[in-house]
Amino acid sequence: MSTREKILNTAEALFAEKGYEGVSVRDITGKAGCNVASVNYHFGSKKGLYREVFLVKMAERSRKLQSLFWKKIGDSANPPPEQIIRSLSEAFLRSPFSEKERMIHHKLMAREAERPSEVFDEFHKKVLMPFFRSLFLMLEPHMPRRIKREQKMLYLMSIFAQIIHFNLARTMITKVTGQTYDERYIDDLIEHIVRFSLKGICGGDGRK
Amino acid sequence: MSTREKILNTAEALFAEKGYEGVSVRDITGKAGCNVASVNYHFGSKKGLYREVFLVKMAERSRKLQSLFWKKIGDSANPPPEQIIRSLSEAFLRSPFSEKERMIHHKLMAREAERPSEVFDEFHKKVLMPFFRSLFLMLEPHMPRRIKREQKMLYLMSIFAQIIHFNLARTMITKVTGQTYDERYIDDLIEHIVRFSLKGICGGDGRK
DNA sequence: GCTTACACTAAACAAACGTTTGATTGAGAT
DNA sequence: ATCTCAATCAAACGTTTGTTTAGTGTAAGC
Repeated sequence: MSTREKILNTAEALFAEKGYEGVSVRDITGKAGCNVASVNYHFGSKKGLYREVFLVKMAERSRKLQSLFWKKIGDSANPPPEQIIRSLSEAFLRSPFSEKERMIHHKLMAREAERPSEVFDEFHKKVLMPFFRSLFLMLEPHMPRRIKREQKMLYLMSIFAQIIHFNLARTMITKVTGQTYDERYIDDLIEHIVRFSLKGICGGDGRK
Repeated sequence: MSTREKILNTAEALFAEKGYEGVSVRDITGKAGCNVASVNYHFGSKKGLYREVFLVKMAERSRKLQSLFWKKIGDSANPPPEQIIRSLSEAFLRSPFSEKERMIHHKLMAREAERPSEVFDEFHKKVLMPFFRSLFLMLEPHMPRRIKREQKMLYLMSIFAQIIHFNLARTMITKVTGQTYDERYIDDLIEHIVRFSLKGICGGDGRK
């Protein structure tokens, strides 16, 4: 692996763990095993490194997540809502990355959702918004009819709220429920999100 | 207001906005209009200041929020689930603080939920856990019967996931839905959370 | 063999950081 | 009037910060 790549990987892990200001250039280069000046040589500045982390690594992973979702959906034109929610939960909670990498991804994303940097605007327009739009179009027919479009959007937000929360507040959930985040428990989480959200949207009991 | 209080208030606003490392002691004292040394004089260190912010201001507000919730619940021994969820949403999304103060509270809380500091453990045990426990006991009778206790806990987590998310990802939700966070929209949010969660838990349609 | 271009490094840079110091203030007690 | 004590201050402390500089090694082109 090149120095550039080593810096990129180390940086995104540290940024996710401690936030932008919580990490120094020396922390990164120290852990990556290279010189302090490498960051400025390859990325111009610390900010440039963060920008590269987000625009390259995050966007790349987002695209992978989204394409995995579409693969799970298959080629059916009108998938049932359960399949949509389940594919979404599975794609974002289980695959296709390592536990660690998934955590990095969601932490960085949550940081930006809460306090967007200059980078996030571009990312939001190009990557997130189109995905939201097509998700909404698929789910809308199954929602209560009489409510307004803006309120229907909230149903989609509620699903994402759970996915994000169950990915992020891991330490807290472990404390409250006493469960460890192993594969089996993640299956339970997915099953729960699907059932809860399906009932929430359609009013059915979430079972066949 | 005493210097001590001015520092405390300024500090919590800045910590919430930019995180612990994102704020310098000079930022705080500058905005509070006092000397740099005041922080170390009154709180021993920057860390001591953060600790005080969390253990005093946050705990105080949490207790206010919780007592507001119980006031909304009233003295009925077995409140209907709709009342529980609505009281919870209203307490945490609308009152009894200013928009700004509520934001501060939830941002700091989310930061700790994601990456707990040494302070959080105590806070969790004394303030959060007892509240969760009594909420769970009230909601449990209305949940599906056949599932395990740990899975039932997730229903409670899903409600909080939404409350936290709709408080935090404000900028993102504004971008996606195009709605501004005024009083009317917050009413819509509360109504949505109640209806979505009620159906999610009980399977009913969320209406009378 | 000389040049060019690139990846990398040790050392130094000014600025900002959290913290400490020593002096000054002003109100209350003796 | 003198002493006391907590509060506040300007100034300086030693580190750590992001960044720059000047130099080294190396492989390819001519």
